[in-house]
Amino acid sequence: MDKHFNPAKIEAKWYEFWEKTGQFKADPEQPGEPYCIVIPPPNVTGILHMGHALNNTVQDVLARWRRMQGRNVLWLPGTDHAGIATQNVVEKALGTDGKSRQDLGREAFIDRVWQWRFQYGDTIVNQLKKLGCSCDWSRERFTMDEGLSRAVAEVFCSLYEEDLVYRGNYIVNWSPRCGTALADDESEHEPNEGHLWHVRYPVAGQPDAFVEIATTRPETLPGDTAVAVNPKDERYTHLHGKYVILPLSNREIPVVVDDYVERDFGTGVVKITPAHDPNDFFVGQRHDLPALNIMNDDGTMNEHSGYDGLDRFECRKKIVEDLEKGGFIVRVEPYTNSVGHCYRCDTVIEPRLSKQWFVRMQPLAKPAMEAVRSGRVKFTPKRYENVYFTWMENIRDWCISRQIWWGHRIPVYTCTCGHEWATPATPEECPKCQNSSEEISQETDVLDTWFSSWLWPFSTLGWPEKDSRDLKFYYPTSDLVTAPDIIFFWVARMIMAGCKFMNEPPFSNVVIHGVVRDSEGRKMSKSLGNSIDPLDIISKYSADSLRFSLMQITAPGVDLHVDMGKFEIGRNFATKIWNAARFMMMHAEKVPFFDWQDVAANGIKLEPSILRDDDKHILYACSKTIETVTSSLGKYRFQDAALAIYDFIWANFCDWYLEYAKGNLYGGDDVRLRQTMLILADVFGKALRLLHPFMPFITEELWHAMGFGDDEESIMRAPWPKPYSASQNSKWSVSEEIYNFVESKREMITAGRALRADSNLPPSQEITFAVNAISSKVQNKMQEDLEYIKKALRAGSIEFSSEPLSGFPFTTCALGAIGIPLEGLVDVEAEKIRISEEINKLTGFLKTVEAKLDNETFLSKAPQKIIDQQKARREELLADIERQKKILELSDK
RNA sequence: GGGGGAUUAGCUCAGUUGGUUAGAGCACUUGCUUGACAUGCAAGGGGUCACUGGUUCGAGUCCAGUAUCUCCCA
Repeated sequence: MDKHFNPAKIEAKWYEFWEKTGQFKADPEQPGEPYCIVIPPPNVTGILHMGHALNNTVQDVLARWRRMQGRNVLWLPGTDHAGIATQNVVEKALGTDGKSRQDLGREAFIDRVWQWRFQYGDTIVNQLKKLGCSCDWSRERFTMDEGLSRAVAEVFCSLYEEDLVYRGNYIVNWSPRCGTALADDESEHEPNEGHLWHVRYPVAGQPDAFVEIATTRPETLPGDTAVAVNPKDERYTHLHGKYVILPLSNREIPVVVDDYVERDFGTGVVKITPAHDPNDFFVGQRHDLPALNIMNDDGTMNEHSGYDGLDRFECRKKIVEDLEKGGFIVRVEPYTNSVGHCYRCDTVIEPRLSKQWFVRMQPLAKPAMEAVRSGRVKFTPKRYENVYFTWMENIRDWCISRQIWWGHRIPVYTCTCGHEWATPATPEECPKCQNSSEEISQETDVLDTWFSSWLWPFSTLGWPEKDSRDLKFYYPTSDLVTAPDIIFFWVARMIMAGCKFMNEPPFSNVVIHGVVRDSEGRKMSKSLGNSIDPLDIISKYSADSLRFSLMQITAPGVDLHVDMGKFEIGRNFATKIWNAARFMMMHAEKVPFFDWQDVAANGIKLEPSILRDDDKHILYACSKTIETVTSSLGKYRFQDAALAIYDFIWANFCDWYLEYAKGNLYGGDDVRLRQTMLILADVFGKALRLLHPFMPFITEELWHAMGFGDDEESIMRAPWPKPYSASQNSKWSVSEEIYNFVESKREMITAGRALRADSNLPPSQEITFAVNAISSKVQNKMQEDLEYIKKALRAGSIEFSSEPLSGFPFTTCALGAIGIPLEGLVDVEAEKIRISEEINKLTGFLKTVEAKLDNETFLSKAPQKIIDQQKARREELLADIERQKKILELSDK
């Protein structure tokens, strides 16, 4: 075996092995309680970024853990068709040939997108495999698949029948670049440094009278159909019922009175442009104002504007110029407001009046809220439930139509006879007048991609096929793992769809993890150039390192700050494990017929009479670690689980137990050698299994290399470790007491090492240590382990003394004092100062303890347990101080 | 403007129901070719837990306010 773990050699090998032997494949006919995760489908255009790496590592940890626990696990993968994004990619490619999608026509263009999908659409899927994801690829789904498309059509038609979808003239977020409407949450608000123009509108019939309005968007002025004031604003009471003259167009428009107007904003008079501002749209509805559309759908002005063909931002300049010429501009001030941007192409959103399809959300939201309120769906961390409720309570209808070609075309048909209906299948004739299909035309818009994603947890399992085995067995799914930014887009809507169409919410737990950021806390993005490519990390450090490092630094719902250095944690850990394994294998060779597989399968039988405290300590610590890792995973506390296993393997197993075990491994006593190997193998085998969900590749490699399992078996199907049983512990006299004793012994060894370092004695020099144990029992116990203690201290000998130590450097710890008795080694004066300082410190602590114990209310109100603790502490401190004082006296002699 | 979160060692973060002297990793200092590992071993320095009040016998932990940062919504 190499000195360093070489991941490149084994990752592909094991992934292929897992796939070939069907380890990921779920089967509802097999035993085990179902455990199902559906992947948040990445865009088919996507490439793996750190967010995906985190998201999918979390899912894989859960899937692998549950599989080892014996659950019947399905992790269902797939991608979504990302309507706008994918269409943009293909259009861009066409553009390099100087063509547009219109040149190709709808059908040919969609063919082109499918071609693209088959050629490039598996990129992210292959990258997920590199990460080690244990998805059941035989069930991979795509939102444009036949089955999922059927689900979309069924759902649309059923909502249509129930009057839960409707078509309406409505103000929507329009992306002029993408040429489509967007849902509210696809419009991202960003601060925009603009201006506030104060413009005078003459009052009709009153020469020289003006009102002054303030606007950030003068280009919409030709579309004004009113100005508005707040009813309570006394400055403008005289204008109620009057008309003003719109500059440039010279149209008369009314002054309306509406609560929406903020008196403190600008001048307290606002222009109302119902066709180009969402708020104005509602004002317009309330006051029955006409909506005058002055723009084309590509963001240029139209013939109603008086600036026909001019781009909206050019027009802004031109209108300001014209207003200035006409003397209408009063003043201009800089102003920063929040402006919506297209989440796909980042162009400024243009609110636009158009015919769109909507889903009525309120009836769907009610049961979905109830599902969370009743605890049938739980969020981790819980505070995200508030985010969910706030959004649900203020829910607005969902604009689901998109004016693009790539997506599920809305299954609504119109006959020349005027009849309109929705049906999942292409109609042969009009159900009303029996006209033939030539007379029937289908709606040209397609559906929002999220309209297919919200069905994901059941459409992927076979719905609307009612007797799908998968659906019956795996629905509702168990855990949904996602980032906080799509709680609205996706999670909330899935809950609504599940409640509506399955009568049951789609999952029990929503696990929200943080957003991956760079070391300065910025979101990773291509434009900032601060992205770290997970694939680079995998090739540089290994998939295991990437996974472990991410898990080790991720707290529930808290953002992660990532830099390259973080991945060394995982790499170094892998090397450490690798070497520990190498070491054990080397020694196992000395044991005749040593059977790793038997250890893993049947556990170990130990001879209690030769078990030592350090053996019992590692057995106890192993049980504790199993408990911690298991319970942490159950609470989605991945960091706690990762840290527990890291600390156990590195700090406990390698740093102390392996060092202790060397005595037995090199000692020449075959019985002891064999027993020590049994303990090493069992504990390490359990540790490998605990670690497997986090580091699947290296654990699989070692599982086989060491011989824990048959060639064709995988560690991922090995049972999840259990703590040693009560009867084993009692047989081996493993207890917390012995664990604590060994901890104290280690404390004393550390103190001894520190003394050596402080005294500048080279590690190679085998010096004598003196020990004054606090009791003869402790002394006896230490004598049992003397060889090991000597080795750990690199001591030539250890002298036990019944008298308190003095006259040379020493340290007091829980089991007694340890020192280095070398004449002339110590500067007596310096030592006296050190001891005095120690006494001062102890006295300080004693004071705080005594203050508590002297406090009547403390004694009457604090729990007895705490009081006893404090009393014990006082006794310890008093004894300690007494001892130190005695030493000080002795050194004075 | 409304809401959420954060503020603990130089850096990134733990600290679960309030209860000994607040932890880890990285970085730093010192020593070490220790019979698995220098991607390592051993030892060490470093914190008025953002600030101000309050509740409590007791506050990093609970409450209120202030400041700064951050996210979401409008």
